[in-house]
Amino acid sequence: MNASQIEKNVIALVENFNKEEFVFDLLKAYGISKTSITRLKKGDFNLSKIDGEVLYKSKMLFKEVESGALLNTIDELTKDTDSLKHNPRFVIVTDYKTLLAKDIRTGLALDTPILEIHKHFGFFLPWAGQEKYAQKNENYADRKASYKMAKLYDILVTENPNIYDDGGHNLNIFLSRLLFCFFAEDTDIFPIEGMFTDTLEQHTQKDGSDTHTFLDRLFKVLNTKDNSKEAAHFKEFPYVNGGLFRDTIVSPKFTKEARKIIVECGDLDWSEINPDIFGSMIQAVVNPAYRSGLGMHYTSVPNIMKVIEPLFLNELNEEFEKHFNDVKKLNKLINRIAKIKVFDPACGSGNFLIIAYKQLRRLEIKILARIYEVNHQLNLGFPDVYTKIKLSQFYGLELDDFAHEMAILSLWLAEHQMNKEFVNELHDYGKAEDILPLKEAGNITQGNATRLNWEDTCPKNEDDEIYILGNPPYLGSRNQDKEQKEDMKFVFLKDYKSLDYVSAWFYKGAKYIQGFNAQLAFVSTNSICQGEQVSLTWPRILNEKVEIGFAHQTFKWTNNAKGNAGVSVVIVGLRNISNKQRLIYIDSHKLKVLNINAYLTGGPNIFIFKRSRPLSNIPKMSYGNMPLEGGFLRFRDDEKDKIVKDVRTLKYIRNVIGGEEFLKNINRYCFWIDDEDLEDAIKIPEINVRIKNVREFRENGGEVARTLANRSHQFRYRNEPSNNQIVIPCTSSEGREYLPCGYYDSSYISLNSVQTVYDAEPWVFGLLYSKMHNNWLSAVGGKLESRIRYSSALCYNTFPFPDINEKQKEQINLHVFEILEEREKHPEKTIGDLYNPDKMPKGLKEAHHQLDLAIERCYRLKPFESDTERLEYLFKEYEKMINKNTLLEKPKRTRKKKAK
DNA sequence: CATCCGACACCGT
DNA sequence: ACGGTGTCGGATG
Repeated sequence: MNASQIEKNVIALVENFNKEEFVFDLLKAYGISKTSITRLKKGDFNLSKIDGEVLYKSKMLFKEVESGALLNTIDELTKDTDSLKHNPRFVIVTDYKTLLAKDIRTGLALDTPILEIHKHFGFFLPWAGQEKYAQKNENYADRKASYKMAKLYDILVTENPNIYDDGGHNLNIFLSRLLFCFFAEDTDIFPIEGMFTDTLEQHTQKDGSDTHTFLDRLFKVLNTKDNSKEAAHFKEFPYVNGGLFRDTIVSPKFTKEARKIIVECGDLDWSEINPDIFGSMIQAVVNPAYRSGLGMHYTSVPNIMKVIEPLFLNELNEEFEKHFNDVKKLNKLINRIAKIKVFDPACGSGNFLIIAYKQLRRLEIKILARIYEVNHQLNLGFPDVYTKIKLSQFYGLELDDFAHEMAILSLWLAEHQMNKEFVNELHDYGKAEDILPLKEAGNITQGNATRLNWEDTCPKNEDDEIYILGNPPYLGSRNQDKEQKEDMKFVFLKDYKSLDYVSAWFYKGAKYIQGFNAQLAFVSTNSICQGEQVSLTWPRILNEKVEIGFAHQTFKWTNNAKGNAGVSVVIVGLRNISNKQRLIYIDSHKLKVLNINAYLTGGPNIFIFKRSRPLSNIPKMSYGNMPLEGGFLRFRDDEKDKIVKDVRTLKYIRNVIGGEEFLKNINRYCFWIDDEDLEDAIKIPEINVRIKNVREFRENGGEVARTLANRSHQFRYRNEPSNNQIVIPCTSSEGREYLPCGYYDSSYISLNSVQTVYDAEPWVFGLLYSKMHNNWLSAVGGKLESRIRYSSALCYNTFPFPDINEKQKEQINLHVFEILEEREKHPEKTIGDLYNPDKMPKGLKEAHHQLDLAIERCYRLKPFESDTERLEYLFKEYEKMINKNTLLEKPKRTRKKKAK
């Protein structure tokens, strides 16, 4: 069934609205078969046993509720894990006046009068298998406009070579004004529709020669209160002011082509523009580095909601429902909302601020409508009402000058849109002041958030209620430039060199909210809550007397931009230490916990620090050999065939084993040349050329590489076992139940994509393969996005393992042989395939299970019942061992320090 | 010397 | 375009 047919169906449903049949009619409208619906009605498809509830597998969870309980109910239902087991795509509640729905997959929410549901028919299209229908078209207008603006921008820059002499500020303001005019003429901010474009077209030369003088003059007119003496075609333009047209700038020169494009821009329908998204897109126009992605770093609305809702919106909504019948309290709530400050210290073109603004305005509308309803029932009058929410409650800080201009502009546009909505929704009494002349703007400052004192941007006054939010830049320690490193030094003073750039925002934010009625939540790379970053970053933040109030565990960054940023993110909410509930969001589920630690799990605050030696009595783990040779000393089968045609090469060829080679069963080789053989080896042309290539590569490389240029016939490191070696891939899929490890003989050279234990007894292999260890490394190890990242310092050297006797070791050895035997039964399968969770052979699974039991018996006799229990036990053991260890090591350490 | 990391990188479909 | 899944080299301790 196509979308337009569905729309017709939904319209028909509304026209013949039938309370009893509503939910079934709705499903029918989306093409769910009659028989399914009959069985659903009869009850054998309805998985819910509660009266008034319909739970339809993978489709929806529906509930009819009393007025006033809507929000609470949907909130409860969306975290009802029993129902969510059946994967309902939507949760729907209604009192048959209003309908609330939530898309569990995307997190999008719908709030509509039930008789207007046809206007939102697209929301439920996933039922009809039309997944991204709504999304695909979502930003069509924004994109079209952005592309046109990009064209205009390009031509203006080419024609005005000196345009960047002032750093581009003049041009930024110019573009911002132009955008305002396009928007204003299409949304009745200007008195006559299309008057900007029409006037420009009629009163400028076709060759573009006087377009800039026209615009200069028009901008002056827009900044003048009394234009009665102006020429007739300018007279009609209103006074805009608001700072937007205050300063005199010089418009760039136009060509014939440029004039044509500006007219084409004007002919687009700008009323469709979403200020929240458009700003980010248009920002990409002036930032060529982002051009191809067209706003790839803007935060999508669902993701912004993930920040805003737990930070303040949910609580305000609860207040509203709590005082649903109490006009006095409702008025109080409006006054509270009108005082809230929202501050984004990395606001870009303002999309968090705009969404926050819109959401607060919508809540105000809802409250006012309710107040009216109550007063109406009491036959009380209701005077005209204006919004109390002001743009000046919104604060932003942004480094990029153009983005900061866009943020100011977009907030005005959002205000205009919300004023319209306000008047529409509260049709009899909601009033809005004229948008012109523009009054106060958002408090958006241009500057470096790491350097500036945030209280200068967003002052803290007594009785203020402040929410800090945003999506600050992420940059791993090795990707920061010199200036950013200096920023980090400025913020942290010391031990800043390995921190992610985003941590500066958390740190400054924590200091800002400390002891004040303020909270914060940022979207951040998930890296800062994994691996070494946790113990480097969080102790100093959580020392600021703040706690993690809520958190979203890792989800993949997506928006509708073309080139999505490749990163996985978390959301971390910080607040002053309190007794309030703490929530962890995992996908669409909510989890109430007693504490949220820096790994964003519900355990106690624990920090696992890197160690260079094992905590337990287990052999040393080494890194594989890093080649650092640009790939010139290594080759695969196809190349090998050619190389060995010269039999002299055979002497210098060795097998290599890296992560991918191990997991995907790939043969790979390298030249392995001892110093004393070098003279002979370079007589072979193939080898000689490769060594030269390595030298060139290293000479052009970084500091370390350059020091290695003189031994370009060798890898950077040259470690080998005497007999055998265990290899563990440094990076591997998180989908497997066990992190695969391999046993290789000494003919193999390990690569730095594996960790190795040289000449280890089999029980070490068993220990690495155990569920205990796998649980540990998933909890405390680093990740690549969500991939498992095995490192000796975090996973192996920190692992608490009891001292075991020879008999126990022998026991474990047997289980290890069992596993190796099982693996050998499937020579056609790669290790990666063998450990694919869906395809793991039964025998192998059983062998692993037996090993797990043997390993766990080393810890205690009572078997472990769950992974949670295993982890809890391990953390306790870890603390015990660390305490014992520090007691023993203390004297040594002090001496060492003195020696320095 | 010895790393853990990446607003990633790349492959296969 | 997108899900699936791991390289490689270096600034830093």
